[in-house]
Amino acid sequence: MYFCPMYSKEIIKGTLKPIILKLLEQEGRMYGYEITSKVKVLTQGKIQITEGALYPLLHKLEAEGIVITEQENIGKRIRKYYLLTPEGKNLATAAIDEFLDFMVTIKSILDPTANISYGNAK
Amino acid sequence: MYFCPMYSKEIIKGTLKPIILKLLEQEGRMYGYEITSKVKVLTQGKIQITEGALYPLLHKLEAEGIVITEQENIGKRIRKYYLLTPEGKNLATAAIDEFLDFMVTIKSILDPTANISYGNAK
DNA sequence: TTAAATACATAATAAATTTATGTATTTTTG
DNA sequence: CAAAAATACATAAATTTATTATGTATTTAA
Repeated sequence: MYFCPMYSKEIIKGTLKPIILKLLEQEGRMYGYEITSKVKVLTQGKIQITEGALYPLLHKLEAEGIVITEQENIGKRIRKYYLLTPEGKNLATAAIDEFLDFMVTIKSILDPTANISYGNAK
Repeated sequence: MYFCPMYSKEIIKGTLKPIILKLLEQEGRMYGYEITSKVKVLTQGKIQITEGALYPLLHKLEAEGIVITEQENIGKRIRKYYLLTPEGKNLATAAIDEFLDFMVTIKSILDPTANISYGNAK
């Protein structure tokens, strides 16, 4: 039985992993370059994933069985799609939920107006 | 003139700094152990700052002129209070704002329901 | 035809944090 | 009252995560 001791460290650190997991969950499959450009567009350039961070992480996720890959040849170029495994889907859901929860917690510290309650409701 | 290129790396990583700056801004002055226990209470134990992360960061902030210290003797024990300098106050405001903004951005990716708009309002 | 974009990858370095360890005082509890 | 837990600081080693730099090669746009 799991009794909420504390957020895991990786989630407090690093937003890259939850972002990737979310996008893969949503899009079905994506290739590396597509992830960086999608995030760039979604965030209006505010978040630009570097290749040095992305590719090693994708490889790690693959080694851990969280994603599998499908290679496709686009002309003479190789494109490597990443897909969540069934296990990866579970992990993705959990990781995203945990991160959203974490943000509520952080926000309650950084932005107390977000939590104003009226009356005696708690 | 500053034209939004991208979030700084430190803020994407590490929530510790914004948390500390926020608490100091709010409380006026705090000592290390007080910060850890306050965060623990505020987050119902979900965030537990380790001393190995806290003290080196506080020392760094002091070296950078973001905080100054006041020592007090409690019995035979020393208690070291940290206070924001005027420069530190500016930095605190900026860092907290940036972090809150960052969370909106991340949330728009991780939780698309948070951004549903009706009609053509932007 | 040249620059920019697409598409992958890895190595060296830097930064942030965890884990472990250390010292010492004060308070609580059995 | 003795032992455990809490208070209060600190640092060093190891780990994790990400940046920066570099490399290769193809395709598209200027």
